[in-house]
Amino acid sequence: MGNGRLTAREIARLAGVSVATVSRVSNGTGQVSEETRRRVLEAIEEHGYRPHHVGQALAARRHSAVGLVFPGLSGPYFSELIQGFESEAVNSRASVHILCTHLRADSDTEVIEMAHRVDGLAVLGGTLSEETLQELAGMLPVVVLAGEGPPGVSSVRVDNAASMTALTRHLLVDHALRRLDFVGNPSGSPDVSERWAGFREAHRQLGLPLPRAPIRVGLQQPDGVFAAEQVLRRSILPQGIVCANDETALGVLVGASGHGLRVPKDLVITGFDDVPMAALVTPALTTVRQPVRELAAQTARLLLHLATENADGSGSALVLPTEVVVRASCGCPASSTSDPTTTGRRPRAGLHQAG
Amino acid sequence: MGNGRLTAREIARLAGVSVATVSRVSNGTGQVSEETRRRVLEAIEEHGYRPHHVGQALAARRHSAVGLVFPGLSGPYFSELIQGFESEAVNSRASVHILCTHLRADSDTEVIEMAHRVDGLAVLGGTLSEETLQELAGMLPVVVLAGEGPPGVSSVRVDNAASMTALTRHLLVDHALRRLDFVGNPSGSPDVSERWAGFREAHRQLGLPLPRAPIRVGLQQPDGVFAAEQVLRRSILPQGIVCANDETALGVLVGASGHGLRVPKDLVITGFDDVPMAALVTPALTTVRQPVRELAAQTARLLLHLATENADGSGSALVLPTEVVVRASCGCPASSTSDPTTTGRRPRAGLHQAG
DNA sequence: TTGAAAGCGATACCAT
DNA sequence: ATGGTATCGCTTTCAA
Repeated sequence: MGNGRLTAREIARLAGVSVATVSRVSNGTGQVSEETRRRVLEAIEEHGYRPHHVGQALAARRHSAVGLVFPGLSGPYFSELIQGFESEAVNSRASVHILCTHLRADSDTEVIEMAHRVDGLAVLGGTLSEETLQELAGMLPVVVLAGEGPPGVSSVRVDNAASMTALTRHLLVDHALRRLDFVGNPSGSPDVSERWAGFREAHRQLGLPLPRAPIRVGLQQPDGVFAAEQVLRRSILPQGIVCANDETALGVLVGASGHGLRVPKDLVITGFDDVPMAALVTPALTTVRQPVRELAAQTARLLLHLATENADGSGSALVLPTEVVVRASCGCPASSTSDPTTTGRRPRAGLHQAG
Repeated sequence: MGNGRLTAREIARLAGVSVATVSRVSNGTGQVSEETRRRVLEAIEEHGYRPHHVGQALAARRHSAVGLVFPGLSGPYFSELIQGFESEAVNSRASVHILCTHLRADSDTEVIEMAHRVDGLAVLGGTLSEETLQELAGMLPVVVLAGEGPPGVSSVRVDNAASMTALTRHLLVDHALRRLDFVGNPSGSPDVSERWAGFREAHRQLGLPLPRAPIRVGLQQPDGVFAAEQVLRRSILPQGIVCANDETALGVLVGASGHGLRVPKDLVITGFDDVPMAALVTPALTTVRQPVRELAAQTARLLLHLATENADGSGSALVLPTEVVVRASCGCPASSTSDPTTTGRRPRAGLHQAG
């Protein structure tokens, strides 16, 4: 194990200069004569010197790292989130620490611990208590991702409610459906809570009786299968199932098909997210497109800005637009442009619903 | 922004002791009188002092952090991997840095950069070149996850080939199927490569003609849909499609069903991984169970061991067992124990195939 | 243009 | 039992 990491001092000795000059050369700061710079660079190249990050961090009193805190669920949504965040951070030469709270109550300690190792913290909405968020915000820049933080804490989220209201109205008005059930746990995350609110709002706007209580399940595909079984056991079957996200919708679709139901003839199903599979299943899923990757990237960008500029971005709230994507699972005729990749990524059809 | 992080020196002043004593108290090392300890602890509590991690790292010449490098794909597999790794690392009070290479060729620089910020590096098989791995291994402990590293580099992986051979034999012998196609890109990752090898090995063992070239697609569900379309356009249809993982298998299932094929009557489909959805689709997916979370946890454990003990674990290779899980998509009768959760997690039926 | 030296925050050795 | 101090690796004044 070649642990012979060499230090600036050694490079300095080898190049016959002082450590200060080595620092200047390796950072491109200050004035160094061409001749000296060449000598130092030579030594650096030859021995593969790279400044030790901890030394730099200590001197600069900054970590060049940001943290991402999330509950730790599976699925395309979280993978996209992590990747969007990571790629933006790497662009700014900051490294990314991750922490999965697993929704344990005692995760606060770990988060505080992490706060001591990074310059800024992105926290997924619904992961931490308001108090913990407040405490963190007192220590370092914090941005809430997909949710609203307490006052004074910045957030980046999407416009969940408006699109969900539009989607629900589409079902209630254009398809004249009644008896819609909502699948998802509103107390599980701000996203779901807002979607549930948008769902009810549509009923309210149209003067229709408010929907039944939501079917409170998780956000993964198996949860959707489970939800379908619950719904289909009920005495009064719904005409449509509005799901909190695409994954559960895909699960509901599997469950409903497994029970011999025809979608959308016997049952209408809608999702939220527009994951790649949404366009590829049969029938293709009517859903709401939200820019997950962009959401995460904007969060990283804002966080890095707050961390480096030491700017006071307190309470800035960025809301990204969402867009209803009408496909076949709501009862609309299948789109003519059946190229799955095109349809999947940039739907032509759709109530354009930019927020 | 209460950036008034206080230092050991300030606590020392407040408690009327030296920094050395503060260090002793906060670490529980050395001898401190009960009275002094109480005074120091009081000051620490009152001001919420926590030793600055960078200072500690510099003094201890260690980061208490490990890195995880992976290509950055979506899906349950990667989420499980990250979570398994993270939870084990957190248990050992090490934080986790992640790096998604996005399979870019120039990611080497970023990996080397990361190597300077952590005590050890876990690299997903197929993510980095042998040369880069060698270079890294010369700098710090490295463990290859789901793949074999170059000589001298430890690895943790599963027994891909044996189970894939067993599964393929099940199709060829027990179901007397011929004309099997393989979906997956063997040059994409060591996992797929080994599964492809196991697939061919079964043919060889039985003296059957070797299978057609694999349908080289990615590992995500949409790739499976795409693969299905490719296969179904061919003049000679296969009797069965053996997929490199469950996600593509689920995609193939969607694609095949969309084209009106009945699985398993018209076409047999198998997967690999035993993700939760595998047991829940109709027909339930015959697959191979691999302990992804455990794989990641063992990797973290080994890595932390190498990093802390400074042990020479060069070339230790841990291979976790896999297990064929027979369900309905291969043509076997649907399992009697139809409780999806039970069937999904701990299948009763199955050619037990521990490596 | 360059070097000497003072930190940055914590640890650990060596005195006392 | 406690305190002074060198040290970790780097950056950044301040002088020369």
